[in-house]
Amino acid sequence: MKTAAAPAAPRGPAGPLTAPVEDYLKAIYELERVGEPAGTTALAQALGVAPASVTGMVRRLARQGLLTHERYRGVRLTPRGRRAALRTIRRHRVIEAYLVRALGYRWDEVDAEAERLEHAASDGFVDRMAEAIGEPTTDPHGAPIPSREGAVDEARYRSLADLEAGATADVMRVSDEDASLLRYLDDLAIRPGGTVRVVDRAPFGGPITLAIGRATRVVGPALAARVLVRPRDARRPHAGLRAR
Amino acid sequence: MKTAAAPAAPRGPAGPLTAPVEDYLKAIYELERVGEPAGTTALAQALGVAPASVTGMVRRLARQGLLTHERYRGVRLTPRGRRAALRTIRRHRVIEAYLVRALGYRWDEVDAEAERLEHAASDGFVDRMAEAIGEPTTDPHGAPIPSREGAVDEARYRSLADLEAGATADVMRVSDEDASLLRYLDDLAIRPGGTVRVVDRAPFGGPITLAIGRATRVVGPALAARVLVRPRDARRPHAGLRAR
DNA sequence: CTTGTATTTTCGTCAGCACTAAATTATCTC
DNA sequence: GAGATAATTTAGTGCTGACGAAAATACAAG
Repeated sequence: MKTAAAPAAPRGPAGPLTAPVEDYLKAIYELERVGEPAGTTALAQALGVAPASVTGMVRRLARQGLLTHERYRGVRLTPRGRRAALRTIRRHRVIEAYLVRALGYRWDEVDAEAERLEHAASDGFVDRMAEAIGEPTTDPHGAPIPSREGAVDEARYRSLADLEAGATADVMRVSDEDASLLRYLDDLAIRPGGTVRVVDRAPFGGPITLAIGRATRVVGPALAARVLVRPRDARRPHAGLRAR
Repeated sequence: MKTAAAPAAPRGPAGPLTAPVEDYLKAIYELERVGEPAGTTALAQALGVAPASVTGMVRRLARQGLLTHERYRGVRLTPRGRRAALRTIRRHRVIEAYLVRALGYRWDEVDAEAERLEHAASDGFVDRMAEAIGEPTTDPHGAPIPSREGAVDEARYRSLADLEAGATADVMRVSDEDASLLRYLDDLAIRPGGTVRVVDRAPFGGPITLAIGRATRVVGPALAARVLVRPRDARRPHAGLRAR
C-alpha cells in the first residue's frame, strides 16, 4: 500500500514512448521553438485532434515527467521531454534525408513516409541511415538534424516575406508540411542552398517579385512566409566581396 | 437495401490494418503453411499473448472477413486475409534483405528491426527498397519473398534432421526467430546457398556429424531441425555430374 | 457411456487515445 | 468591475487490444 501520501511522484514507465506520445512531444517542441504558447487548442490543431483530447494526454505526459502543465495556462517540456522530442525529430529528418538521397524520393513525398517510420525505426537504424548518406546536417527541406546526443542548431532565420525590396538572401529552409507547396517551390527553383533577390514588393500584402537565378517570379506573401532565408549583408558589399 | 435482414455481412473497415492485426494474420499464415491447425493456443503462443486474448481478436478478424472461425475448432484465412498476410510478409522480408544488403546489418539483427518497420513501411517504400537491391527473391534466411501481386514460392524443403547419413544437400533456409541460433549457424558456415554432407548420424536423437566445406562439425537434432535443405540426388550421381 | 483433461470461450477489467457535450476559467472590452 | 467571448477542462463514451479467473466444450481413455 502506498499510504496515499505521495500523489504526484513523477514516475515514468520508462518504456518506449508510444507513437501518439512522440507526436505530442514533437508538436510541443515545435510550438516552443517558434515561440508560440503551447496551449491546448494550438496543440490540438497541430495534431489534428480535438482540444478535449489534448487535455487528457497532457495529463498523462505530465504524470510521466515529460512536461509540466499549468492549468488553463499551457504546457512546457521538461528536459526529459525535450530530449525525447529531439530523438524523434532526428529520426524523422534522417529518414527524410535518406529517402531522398538513397531511395530517390522527391522532397514532397518524404514527410508522410517519415511520419510513420519515425515511430518504428530504432536509433541504430537511423544512425546507419545517417552514416550511409554521409551524416547530413539538414533534412531535404533545410531543417536541422539533431545530433545523436540531442544537440541541434536552432538558428532563427528571417522569412522571405519580411525582406525589403533589393535584398538578396540565401534560402535556408522551407516549410515541409504541404506537399503541393513543396512541388510548387521546386518548380520555382526555391530550394535550400539557392539564392533569391527581392526585386519588388507591392505594399499591403501584395505580391513579391523575386529574381531566382536568371528567372523572375512573382509570389504571394503567404508563400513567401513559408520560406526562411539568411539575407546577404547588402549594406556592406565589401565584406561580402572580401568574405568570398 | 439493408433492411436489417443481413446480420453478419462481413463488412470490413477496409482501412489499413493495425499492427496487431497484421501480426495475427502473419502468424496464422505461418501455422497454416506448416500444416499445423491454427488453434487459439498455438496462435497465442506464436504471438506471445494469452489464449483468451486471441479469442477476442479472432472474433473481430472474422467480422472483418479476414478469416473464418469455427468455434472450438480453429481458424482459417480467407483469400482476403491471405493476401493481407502476404503483403505483410513481403514487407518484412524485403526490409530484412535491404537491411543486410544496403545497410550492413548482420542476419541475426534484422528480424527484430523488420518486425517493427513492416507495420510502418508503405508498399511504395518497400518496392523501392526491393528495387535498390535488385529485386531479391529470398530474405537473408532463405525465406521466399512474395511478389507484389502476392505470389510466393512455397517450396517445401526437408529438414537437415531428416537426412540419412551420406546424403549431400544444399541449404535452402534457416529458422530466423532466434538471433543467437543464427549467430551460431553463421559460425558453422551453415547458410542458404551453402552445402552440407551428413557424415554420420548417431541414433536415438543423437548428434549429427556434418561436413561443411572442408570442416567437420557436430550438431544436435534440435539445431538440425531448424535448417531446411534440398538433398542432392545421391542415387543418380551421373545426373549430378551431368548437371554439373 | 462416463469421466477426466486440455483447450477454448466467456466474463469482468484495465490502459491508451480518441470523441462530443457541457461546465469552468481566463481574458478582453465597455 | 461586469459581461461577453474564447480557451480549457470535466464528464461521459467508444474502440482496440490485452489480462486473469471461471465456465463451457471437445476428446481421449477407461
